Amino acid sequence: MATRTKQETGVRKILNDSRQRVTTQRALLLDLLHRSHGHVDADGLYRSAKKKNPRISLSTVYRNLQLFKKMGLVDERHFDEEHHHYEVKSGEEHQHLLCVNCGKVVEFDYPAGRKFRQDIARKYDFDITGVEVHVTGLCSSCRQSQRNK
Amino acid sequence: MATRTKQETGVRKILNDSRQRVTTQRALLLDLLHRSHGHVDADGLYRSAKKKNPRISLSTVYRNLQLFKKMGLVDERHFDEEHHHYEVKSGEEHQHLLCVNCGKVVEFDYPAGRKFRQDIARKYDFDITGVEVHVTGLCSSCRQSQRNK
DNA sequence: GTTAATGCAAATGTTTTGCAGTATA
DNA sequence: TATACTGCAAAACATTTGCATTAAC
Repeated sequence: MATRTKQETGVRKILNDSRQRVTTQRALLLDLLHRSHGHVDADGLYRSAKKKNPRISLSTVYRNLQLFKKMGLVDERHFDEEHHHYEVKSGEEHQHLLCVNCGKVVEFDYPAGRKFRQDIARKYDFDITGVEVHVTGLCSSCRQSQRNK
Repeated sequence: MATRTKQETGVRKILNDSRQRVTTQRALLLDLLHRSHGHVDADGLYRSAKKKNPRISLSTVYRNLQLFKKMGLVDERHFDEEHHHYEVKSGEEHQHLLCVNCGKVVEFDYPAGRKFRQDIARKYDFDITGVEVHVTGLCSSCRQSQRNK
């Protein structure tokens, strides 16, 4: 008994519902992604995961990130040129503001986005699938610490 | 005679003016970048360069792209996750529209950009250094060929 | 003649893959 | 028990770097 009948919560449910095997590693990774609301890279996720499961391997992290991406659970972002960042998809469209000094990421919504999409679609005859706005700058605390030098 | 007095044109002048040595490879690369108005990656530039100078090496391409970037001549873009693209800086700020099917890149100007920058700067107390808008979609010809399948 | 740039090969860092062993369903 | 997932090590990929040689100034 208790194979599918038990009440399933959180990540187990998500995985079961899309008929993916619930391995300890996979469940852990998805859970960590949900907790770390924000933006993680593969190595950061790997390091957090190792604290709970020291035997987990980096390839497992990469393979599961690919899977989550394919399942539509996470988005892959390319903030800097070095490596990818992953973020759990939330309902609302939002954009990113990055501090070039400390790397802080601020999410902001972009209310004009709807109209902007329509304008571009009409003008260039494109079927728009996504808009990524990526603003860089210096945040206030970094500005202050630079002033005090 | 004729070291600096000869009339200098194009890339030679640009390099001389910023006191960078005018090597055959460097001049060729900068020239190719100017001709290929658009977006090149390091390997594409390397392949074009080899046609004119078969002995040129890929490290020379990378080193000079870094130099051009530092000189403010080119911008580095991250369209896809695989590799960087380089584009010769033009005066006007513009943004990019990419076809997810054929990879075509369309540049468009973004008249609301000025106001948008101000709004974000005020709201989040950031000193904005750059805005990258990156729209993806399906261009009209790809839409048509998909319809005809 | 000095100094900087080049070509080559080797190193780097991130991501992917082959394969034998292991855990899930 | 059949199949999918894991861990490990090795490969793949773009990019960088050390060093001896060569070219620019």
